[in-house]
Amino acid sequence: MNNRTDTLLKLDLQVCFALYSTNLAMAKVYRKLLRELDLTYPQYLVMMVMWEEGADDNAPLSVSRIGERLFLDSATLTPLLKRLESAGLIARRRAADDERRVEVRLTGQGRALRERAEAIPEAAACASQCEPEELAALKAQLDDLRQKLS
Amino acid sequence: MNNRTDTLLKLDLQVCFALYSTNLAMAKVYRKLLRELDLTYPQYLVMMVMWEEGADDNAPLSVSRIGERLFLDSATLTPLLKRLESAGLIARRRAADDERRVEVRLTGQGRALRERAEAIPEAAACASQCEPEELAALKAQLDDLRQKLS
DNA sequence: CGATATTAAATAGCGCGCTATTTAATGGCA
DNA sequence: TGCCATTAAATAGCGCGCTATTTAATATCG
Repeated sequence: MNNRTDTLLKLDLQVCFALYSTNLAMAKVYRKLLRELDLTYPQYLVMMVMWEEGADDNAPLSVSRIGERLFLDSATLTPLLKRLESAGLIARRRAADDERRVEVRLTGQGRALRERAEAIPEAAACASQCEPEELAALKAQLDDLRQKLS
Repeated sequence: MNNRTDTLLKLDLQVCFALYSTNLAMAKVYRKLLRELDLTYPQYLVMMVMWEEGADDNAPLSVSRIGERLFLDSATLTPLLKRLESAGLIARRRAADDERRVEVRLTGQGRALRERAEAIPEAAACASQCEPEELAALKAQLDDLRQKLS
């Protein structure tokens, strides 16, 4: 094994661990911020998709559509969506035209939560103490890596 | 809210999600690679620390020392270490000089696993399809962000 | 010495995220 | 039409990772 390969291997390990532990650190920050909205980070992501796609009565989202956006499947989403439903933020109902699908809609309460949630990104950006350029570069590299990994 | 701030906020969200989803993608790759060692990724990290610190009979590690290295606490590590113990890879024992501490040591089997584990980083690097320079840059940015977050 | 504070690890309980499987509905094709 | 494959979501069960709490041992200080 030459030096270049050796360096690569060690480095790779460090990158994986850096990804793992930075993600945990980020989750910790968001947990604190999202506490006052009574949301977990994955629940917040689902709500972001709902808000972004305007999932009202006229344009409900299926479970798999949400899963496409977040790279998650029904085994993860079904229980999470049930929790959001019992919190009164969304409504779940089998589609009339295809009863295999479950349509997910925002409730009035779910739509209303958006305003309070708009304070979150600013607080998170503040916690990161990073310049926009740095965040942009990091995002680009992460997206590239994710794409290559899958 | 001006354009710069607006961009920052959106970007920040994207970075958090990129971190979250890339971490999941990475975990997926490692799950497949570690399957043949019967280890999960967090278990693999613990074993890496054990190997790296040469945690044999003369230099056992405490639970909190492992936690320092991995940014994890006893609530996460205790059950994980119990699983590694029942897999025969490590031994756990209360320290004689301070019975609050638990000393963790590699077993012969645990030491032996290292050889097979050495194939993992190369396979992971291959799966990432990234150049060393790219991985190095990514690691540096992740480490910087983690440090700023905590 | 004895009461109290501190420390290390363990425990209880919750919410992901996963694999593998199941249930139920729809589509396709002879 | 009837059979079979496919699809969407749900379920079961496991291993983190967390907060909050508990247990037990050690340290500190009057």
